[in-house]
Amino acid sequence: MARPTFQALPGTRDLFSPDTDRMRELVSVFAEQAATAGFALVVPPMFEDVGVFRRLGEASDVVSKELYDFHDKGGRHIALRPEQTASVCRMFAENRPLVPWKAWYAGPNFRHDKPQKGRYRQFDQVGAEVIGSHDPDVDIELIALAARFYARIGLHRVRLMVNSLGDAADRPRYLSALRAHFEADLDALSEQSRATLLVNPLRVLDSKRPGDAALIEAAPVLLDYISDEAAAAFARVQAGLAALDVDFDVSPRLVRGLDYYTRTTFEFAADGLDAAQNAVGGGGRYDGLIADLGGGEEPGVGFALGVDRTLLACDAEEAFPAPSTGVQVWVIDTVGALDGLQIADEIRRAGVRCDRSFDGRSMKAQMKAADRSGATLAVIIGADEASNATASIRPLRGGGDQYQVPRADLLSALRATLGADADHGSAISSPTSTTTRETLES
RNA sequence: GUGGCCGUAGCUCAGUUGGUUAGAGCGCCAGGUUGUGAUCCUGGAUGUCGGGGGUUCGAAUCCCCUCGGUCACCCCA
Repeated sequence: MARPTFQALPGTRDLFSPDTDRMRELVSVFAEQAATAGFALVVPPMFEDVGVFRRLGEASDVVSKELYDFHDKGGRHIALRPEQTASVCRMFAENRPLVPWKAWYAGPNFRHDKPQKGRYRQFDQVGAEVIGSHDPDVDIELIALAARFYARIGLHRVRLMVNSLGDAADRPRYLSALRAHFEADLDALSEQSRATLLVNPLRVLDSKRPGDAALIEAAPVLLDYISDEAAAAFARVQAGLAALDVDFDVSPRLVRGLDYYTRTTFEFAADGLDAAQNAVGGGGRYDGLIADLGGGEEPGVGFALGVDRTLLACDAEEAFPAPSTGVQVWVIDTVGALDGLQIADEIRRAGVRCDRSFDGRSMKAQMKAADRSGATLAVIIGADEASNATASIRPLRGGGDQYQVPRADLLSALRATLGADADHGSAISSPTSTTTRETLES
C-alpha cells in the first residue's frame, strides 16, 4: 500500500459510520425538539467579516488567539466562525425578521487551539437563539429545551449551573470591587490569573488553578451587585426552572468565556467527562450584542451544545447508541445480465434498504458480502431463477428456509418476511449494532 | 502557545544487549465446496518500521530534527 500523500489537518477528523450515523441522529433529535418549541432552522455562512466576531470579546482567547482569519481575493478580512451566535445576530441585524425571532442551527465551528480530547479545531455545535424579548420566560424555555434534549438522548449525568451577570450598567461596580479584592492579595494569585486580571477580571473567577481557589472563594459575589430588575429576572428564571422540574444549581462564580453575556448565564457540565472538557453546552443573555452589530437595541438569549462532547459524555454513560443504518436486503446475481441491477432498483424504489455486489464475483463471495452487510435477507438470481423468472429468498439471520417466488411476487414476499422478522426484533440485530457497542466501549 | 507519553500490515500489537529476507492475531482475497454466508482446513496479498538526517561493518532498536497522535496545562463546546 502506498503511503498517503496527505492526511487530515491537526484538530480535524475523518468521521465514518457509525459515528456519523450517531451524529446525524443527534442533530435530528435536536431539530425535532427545536421545531416542537417553535424554532426555525437558520443556516448562517461559515465565514464572516472578522468584525462580526470581534464583539465576542477582545480579551477572550477565542477572538484574540484562536480565530481562523485570512484575507480573501477582494482584500476583505475574513474569519471562519468560532461559534454561531454572532452570525445569527448579524443575520438578524441585516434581515430584521419579526420579533421574537426564534432560530436554531447546527454545524461546524472553527477555533485554532491545540487539539486534545473533546477539543477540535473543527467542531460541531447545535444551538438555539431568541432575539427580541426581555422576558425571562424565554431564558427558562431555552434552558428547558437544552435540558429536555439531554434527557431525550438518554444523557442523565449532566449538571445545570445558572448565574446572573446583571446588566451592563451593573458591571463596572462589581468589576472594581473584584479588582480591589484580588489586588489586595496579588501575591496569592497565580501568574496567569494576574495576567487575566488586567484584561478581564471577571474571568479570574473561571480559574481552575488550585492555588487561586481560596482567593476566588472569598471574592465578592456578583449577585450582590446586580440591579433590582436583573435580580427579579433571575428570581423568575429560578422559579420557572423549578416549576418545570429542571434541576439546577446557582453558581455565583459561573462566568462564561465570551464577553457579550448579560443577566442569565448557564452551563451544562457532564459528570461522565474529565473536568478539562466537561462543559458540554452553555449559553445566556446577550442584551448588548445586537446593538454592537448595528441591529438596534434588541435583547437576545441563546445557547449552544457541543455535539462531539455530548457524544463523548454519552459514551461514558453508554447512552445514545448509533442507529442501525445497514441494508435489509442483499441482491446476489451470478448470471451477470440486467436482473441484479433491476431487482435492486425495484427494491430500493419500494423504500427497502438494499445493496449488492459488483465486479462479477463468485456466489460464495457475494454470499459473504451479504452476510457481512448485516442484511436480513438475500435475494438470489442464478441460472435457474433467470430461466424461469423467479427469485430465491434466503434468510440470513437464523430461522427459515430458502424459497423461490415468481419474480412478480418478489416485493410482497420480501415485505412479508422482513415484517415478520422485525416483529421478532431480528431485523435490527445486525453487525452494525455490534460495531456500535465496540465503539462505545473503546 | 507550554510540557509528558506514543508512532511497526487495513486494525490490535510482538520484535531479545543494534545482527540474515521484520512477525502474530484479527480482517481481506482465493481454494477445499460445478450456484449458498456466519464454523473448520489450506494457500495468498499488503509494510520506504511516520518522515529526514546522523552514529555504526550493520538501525524498527541509539542520537538529533521534523511531522502526526494522545494526555495535561491554558482555553473552551
